[in-house]
Amino acid sequence: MKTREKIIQTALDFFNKKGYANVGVREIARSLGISPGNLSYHFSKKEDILFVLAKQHSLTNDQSFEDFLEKEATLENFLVLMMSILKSQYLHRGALLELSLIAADIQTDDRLNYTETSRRRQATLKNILELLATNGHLKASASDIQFLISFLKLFARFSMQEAFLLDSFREEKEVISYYLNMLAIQMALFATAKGKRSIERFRSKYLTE
Amino acid sequence: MKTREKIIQTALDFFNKKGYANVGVREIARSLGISPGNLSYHFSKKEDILFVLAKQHSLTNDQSFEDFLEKEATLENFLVLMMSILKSQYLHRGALLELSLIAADIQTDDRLNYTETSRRRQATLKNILELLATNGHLKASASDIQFLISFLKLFARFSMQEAFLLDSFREEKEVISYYLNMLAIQMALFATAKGKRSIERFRSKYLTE
DNA sequence: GTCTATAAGACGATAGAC
DNA sequence: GTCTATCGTCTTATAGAC
Repeated sequence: MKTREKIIQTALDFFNKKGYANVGVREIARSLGISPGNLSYHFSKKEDILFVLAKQHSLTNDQSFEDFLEKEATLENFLVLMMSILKSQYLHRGALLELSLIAADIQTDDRLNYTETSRRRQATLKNILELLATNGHLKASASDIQFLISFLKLFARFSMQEAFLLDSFREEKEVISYYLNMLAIQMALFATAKGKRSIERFRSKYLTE
Repeated sequence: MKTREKIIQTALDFFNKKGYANVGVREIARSLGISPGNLSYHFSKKEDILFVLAKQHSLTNDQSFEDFLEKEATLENFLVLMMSILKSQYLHRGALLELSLIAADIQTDDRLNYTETSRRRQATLKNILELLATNGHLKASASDIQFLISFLKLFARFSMQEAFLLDSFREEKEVISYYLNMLAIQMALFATAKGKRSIERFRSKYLTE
């Protein structure tokens, strides 16, 4: 693995374990057996590592959305999509948590076009929900869809942070199951009989112990 | 106002505006016209200011819960309770955001008994929802109530953070209305006809433009 | 690309005079 | 309670050898 890749990976490990603010660049360098100067060569600012990690997460999510759109628009596949997103959230939690704090800077920063990305995501989400409605999986009015979008935005952005905040000791699998179950219940409230069966298929595949 | 009080107030203003990590103790002192040493006399650690603010928020919430329990258990009053909580969240957002980050430390810290408080809150929430069910406002099974608790935990803890992160430009009133409307829709999904009327009363009193 | 060495500047925190 | 002065540590940046 290239040094640059190793820095990214090690930094994420430390951020997840100790929190961004409590990790020094010296510490990352020492743990890799390289000099701080060398780390500076690859990332002149500590914050730059953060943005690379956020970008990585964003690209992973793009891929998850693409994967969904290539398949049939069912609630089962939708839950698979959300599972991928939550897994990436979990993986990048130390970076995403910190990103919330420099929110003011983010919005005018061009390394991540943050507001544009979240606008795009919201439009994609709306398309997906409407697709699920036409496919007979959701019985949702326009205002129901608006509500679900509000819910999903909050859910996708913060559920892993809640897990990290309150129960940092829990295993990934346990955490993800908890939130996917919550999501399944919410979606079932707006699902048709066909949609409910699709949710049950997801449940039996991924949520059984 | 005493110096100590002025420090707390000014610190919160700065935290809300720039984020905890981007505010120095020197900056707070300068804006108050006192020396950094004097600020250190009142708060030996910057973190201590954070904990005072968090405690302030927690006590405000305690009061909101007490107020609710003295009134009739209706969905209208429940939404009023949540409105109070959201307002305090909004007021303390700069501090609460940062608190997420030192979560690991918090759990073993005795300045805030964090895990105990959240356990207590969850029990209170469960009681309230069960009260609403017996009062004929909610038609919710035991598992429905479990779901609502999961939702409300996430909602109460992170909705204001979402607002702060994505739309820091919006006014308090606008932000609160958006989330109260979202909450009203969620509760209506489990409400009886009587409960729905109670929600509508809340809506007409507080959510009209 | 990688290293050593080092300096600048900001920060939280502390010591001691008044 | 309030001040000035200072310490130690951190990020960031740069110069120059290999």
